[in-house]
Amino acid sequence: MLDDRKLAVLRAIVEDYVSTHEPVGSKTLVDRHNLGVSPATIRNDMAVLEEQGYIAQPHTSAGRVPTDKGYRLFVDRLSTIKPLSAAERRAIETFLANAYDLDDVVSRTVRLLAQLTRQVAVVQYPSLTRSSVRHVELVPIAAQRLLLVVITNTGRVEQRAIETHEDVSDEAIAHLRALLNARLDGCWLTDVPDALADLPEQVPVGERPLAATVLSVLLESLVEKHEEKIIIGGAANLARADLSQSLRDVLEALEEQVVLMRLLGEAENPSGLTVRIGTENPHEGLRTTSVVATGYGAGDQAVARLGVLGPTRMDYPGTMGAVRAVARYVGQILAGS
Amino acid sequence: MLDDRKLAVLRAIVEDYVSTHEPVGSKTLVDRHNLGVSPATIRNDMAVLEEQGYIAQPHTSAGRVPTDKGYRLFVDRLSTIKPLSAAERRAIETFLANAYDLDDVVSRTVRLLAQLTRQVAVVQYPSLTRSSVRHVELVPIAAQRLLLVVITNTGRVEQRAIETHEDVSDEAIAHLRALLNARLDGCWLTDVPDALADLPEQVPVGERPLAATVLSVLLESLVEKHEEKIIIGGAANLARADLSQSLRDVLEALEEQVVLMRLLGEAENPSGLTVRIGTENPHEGLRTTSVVATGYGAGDQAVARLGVLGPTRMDYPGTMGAVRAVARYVGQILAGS
DNA sequence: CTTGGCACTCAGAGGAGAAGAGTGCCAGAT
DNA sequence: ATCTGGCACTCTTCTCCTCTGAGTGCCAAG
Repeated sequence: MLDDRKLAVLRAIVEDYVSTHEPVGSKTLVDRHNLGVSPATIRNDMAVLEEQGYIAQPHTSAGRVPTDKGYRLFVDRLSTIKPLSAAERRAIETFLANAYDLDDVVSRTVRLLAQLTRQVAVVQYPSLTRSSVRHVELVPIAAQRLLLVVITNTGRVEQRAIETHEDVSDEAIAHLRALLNARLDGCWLTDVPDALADLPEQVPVGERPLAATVLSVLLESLVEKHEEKIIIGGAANLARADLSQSLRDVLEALEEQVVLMRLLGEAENPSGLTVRIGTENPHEGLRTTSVVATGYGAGDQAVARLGVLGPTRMDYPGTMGAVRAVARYVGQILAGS
Repeated sequence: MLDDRKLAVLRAIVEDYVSTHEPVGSKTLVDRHNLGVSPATIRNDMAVLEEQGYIAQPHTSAGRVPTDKGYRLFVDRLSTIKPLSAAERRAIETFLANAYDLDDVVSRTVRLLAQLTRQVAVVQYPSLTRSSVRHVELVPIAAQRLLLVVITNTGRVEQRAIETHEDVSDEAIAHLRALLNARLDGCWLTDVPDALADLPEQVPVGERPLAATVLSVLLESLVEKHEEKIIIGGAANLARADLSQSLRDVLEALEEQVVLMRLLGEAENPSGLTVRIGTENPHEGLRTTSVVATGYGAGDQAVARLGVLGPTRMDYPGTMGAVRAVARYVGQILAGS
């Protein structure tokens, strides 16, 4: 249906359009790439490509521009992910290795991605739902006031204040703390409710109100509210991308956590690269942008996702390479710490 | 030097320009405000105002536009802060009251400010340097690994992992924890170094390496690294403000923590409103924007700052009212929790 | 000090024309 | 069958022009 040369033409159009930002015509195409045929031939090929919906003309007497469908074909069949240079890899490695806690890892990652791709970077905090409990701490911080701290194996620390509404003895707290740790150490967060279902019955009657309160806060903060935190960076790169019209829509979309979540996407292939092009995106205001995302995590278990967002007219091979590389290194850092 | 009517004219120019976004001429001015004199008179006044640098013409045959100096005079002498409506105040109150931890308070505040002013909101996390210690906790989370948690009176929780490089007994930890709490409870963070100067000598010889390690981490995380965290919101409002040219510069500036810090400013009058207009800003890319900021904190002690950033052509009275009101309510929430 | 009148300036809108890029198609060459 | 050169055609875009109107500055009179 599409012979090799037509595919080559499509590839050339995408590459040229990405680098020049201007509709590309048959003549400039043969000038820049040595396709070995004349402009007229290319024109015939282009007519076919247009008929099939891979390219389009902004107006009659202009060159061609890839459509979303064209980019899709390009990404799926005509391009290979471009590995980073050794220098870039070293830079990533040392930059991330200097992070000293989870917040810092994430914030460095987002800056790194934005700089590397010169686009908007989006990084999701390591999810709680796929983490396990490393330690639970219960600390009195004032009369009738406790602090509950949960540390996960992904380095995330979750804390919540608890009002007890009655004085609580230090022994009761110590007892409960020991009990919680015994039950939860190494436990997947998703299994916490089951592991603690019978907790109230396991404590002396006098401590039951306390246990109940702590339990409800614990479940609420870890399970129900699995508020997936996301941060973005490099928004200034949007201005460079002259999306002009829709810039405002894009900025608005980027401020909504929910939209961002959906953007990064429930990965079909959890740890593989996902590319969403233009209208494939789930959000209205992002019809002219593409998202390149992937999962990352300690070891091979993906615990969260990260990616970049840019104009559909982006350098897909390079972007994909950068996203993949950053995800790998972050994974290593998380596994190591 | 400037009589009452000239001031009235300046005020009218500022108000009209802010609401219409267009240079204002002498005729439209007398039409809209009843100044009781003819356009020709106004023109004479305008000529004087222009000579003194309060207004300017974009080009010869256009109306006048306030200069930074003009806005400055307007803010200082010609306007009064506009209080919020009762409905708005109620909305703020309930919205903030539903926050359940410090992160949530801050994130709600930033959204609130952005929505209320329809500009970019900037909120600094309650600073550590002006807080006092409420509780210190030391928790073993693995062999040779401790977690140090410090809770401050502003609700901020700071945590750091500590590598001990040797096994440590539970008694040693408990001892150190008790000692730290005894020494630091209620202590201003800035006084922590003094309060702990002689710590190593106060513990048994066997525990000194541990004490030294913990001490260094503690000092580092609380004092030296007083990394002032800042979050922003409502960036989409920038697109509405058609700063066109400089939009990219502004977005870039907003991504640099350091710039943001300087923006919020070392307040001359710590808890009062600060207004920085156009070129008064310390940053290159923000020549066409103004910043309205104020301190906030639990009680009357300002612990951090918040504010908004928008085009110099902004509604100063309204913005100042909103910023002041939000700062007050946040202060109340912090004091109450 | 204020006012009406008047000449002057200049940005911006609108239109006409020329230039140029690129296309589609056709007939001939390979 | 496929490719190629030629050619007419279509639009956008740039430039140049004029015209309009808002707004000014100045002046002489109230």
